[in-house]
Amino acid sequence: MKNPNGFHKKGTTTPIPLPTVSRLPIYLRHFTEFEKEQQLVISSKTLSEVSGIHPAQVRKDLAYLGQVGQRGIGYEVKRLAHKVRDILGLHQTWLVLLVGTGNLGMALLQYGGFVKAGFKIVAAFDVDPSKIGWELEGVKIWPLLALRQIVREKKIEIGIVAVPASQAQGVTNALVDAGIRAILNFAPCSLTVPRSIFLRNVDLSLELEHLTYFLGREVFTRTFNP
Amino acid sequence: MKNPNGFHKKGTTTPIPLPTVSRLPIYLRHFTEFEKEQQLVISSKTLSEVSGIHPAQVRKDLAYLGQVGQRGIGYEVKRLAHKVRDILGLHQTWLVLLVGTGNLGMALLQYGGFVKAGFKIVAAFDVDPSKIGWELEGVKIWPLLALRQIVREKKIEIGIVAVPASQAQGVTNALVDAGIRAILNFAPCSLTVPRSIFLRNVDLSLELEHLTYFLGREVFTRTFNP
DNA sequence: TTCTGTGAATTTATTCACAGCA
DNA sequence: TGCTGTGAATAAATTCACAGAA
Repeated sequence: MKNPNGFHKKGTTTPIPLPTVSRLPIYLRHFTEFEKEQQLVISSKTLSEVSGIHPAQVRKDLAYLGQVGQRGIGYEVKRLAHKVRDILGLHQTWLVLLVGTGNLGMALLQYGGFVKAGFKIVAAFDVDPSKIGWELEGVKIWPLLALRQIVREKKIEIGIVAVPASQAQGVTNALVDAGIRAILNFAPCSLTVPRSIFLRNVDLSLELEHLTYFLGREVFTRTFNP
Repeated sequence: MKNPNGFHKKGTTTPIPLPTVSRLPIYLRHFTEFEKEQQLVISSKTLSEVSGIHPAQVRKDLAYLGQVGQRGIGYEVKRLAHKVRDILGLHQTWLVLLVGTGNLGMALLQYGGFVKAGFKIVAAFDVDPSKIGWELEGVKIWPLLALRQIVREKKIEIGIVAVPASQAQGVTNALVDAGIRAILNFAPCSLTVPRSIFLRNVDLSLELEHLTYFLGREVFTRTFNP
């Protein structure tokens, strides 16, 4: 099989297509809900109904995880959730640092969803000298100069960039230097990183701009979760 | 030509493929940067280099906007930016309301990117009685009961949901009832809306979960901006 | 020449449709 | 029977490759 995304290095497991990888966290959320409701087994049809993803798509996606369902029965929620966490690497707690403690940074610090998903923000950084040394949500604020040291000491692998666009590239370079492996960027700009760094952009106004395309014309609609 | 996304109603303009629509705001951001730098004309190659999108893809995307480039020359930045804003419906100011004034809501209220892109949050809503009547960033906080009235009075078309997952569906129903046409959902859950409502989900921990898939294996990487 | 616009080729993703197992 | 897993069919998106305009 040819590598469906451009990312697979030979000898290193699952060539799961990128769109499937994007859908796995969505499935996982529903599994968590089903687990809460004591629903032990679900079918691709049910999962399709709650997620809006075509049932054949659901089956194909889940089949990439191996033989995870039972013909005639369905998928055992618990087993499947475990498998998806396995694939997504969510059985460990990932240590995360945050650069920028403005409003967005604060919101991220207090955002419950990260903890629930197994992410832990263990350090925050800011340029504002008046903020340094303080603690927010039990997380200490450091100057940017401390980046390299803290990353090494705490073995942090993921960085969140929540600074103004004008500072984002500089901060990113510092993160890369400090040895961060993945970056989640909230600044509304494109960043340049070495090929070895995994970068994902979340742009809030971009999402709104996408919406207005459809508002601007008469269209039929459905949910997007790209 | 067959409709490439499922959204196009006959007799109502551009059947631009969905992936292209998602890339238009990215191009637009770069145009804005080029405008700032007094760069009058750009080529698909340049745009490709800054955006990471394949040059042929850039040309194909831009060609959906009509005849926007000049063979042998390139694209006139100003003209093209105008055209993209046209297509995305960004020449008007869109009125937006916010439900939930917790940390995320606050961050969104103060987020400069929206204003820059032509969005204006003109009302905020919360269930917490102690917050009602106060102003944040010049935006008054209303009780949820006032939703319908405010939406009609101010002719608001877009709603942002920034409440806990447990309340999100209820709030969404209220927004739909009140006559909102598009919803940007930040709650980590899937929402059900009528087909006539345009819904877009932004899930912060989902983004991180996507990242860890790649961190968990040895892969070559590049930027994602899905 | 340079660089767009675009058919054709290719790759990738989705959906169909059914064999096979409980 | 009900439902998964999966080849085959279809649809869509991307990339190639080149004609044609400046």
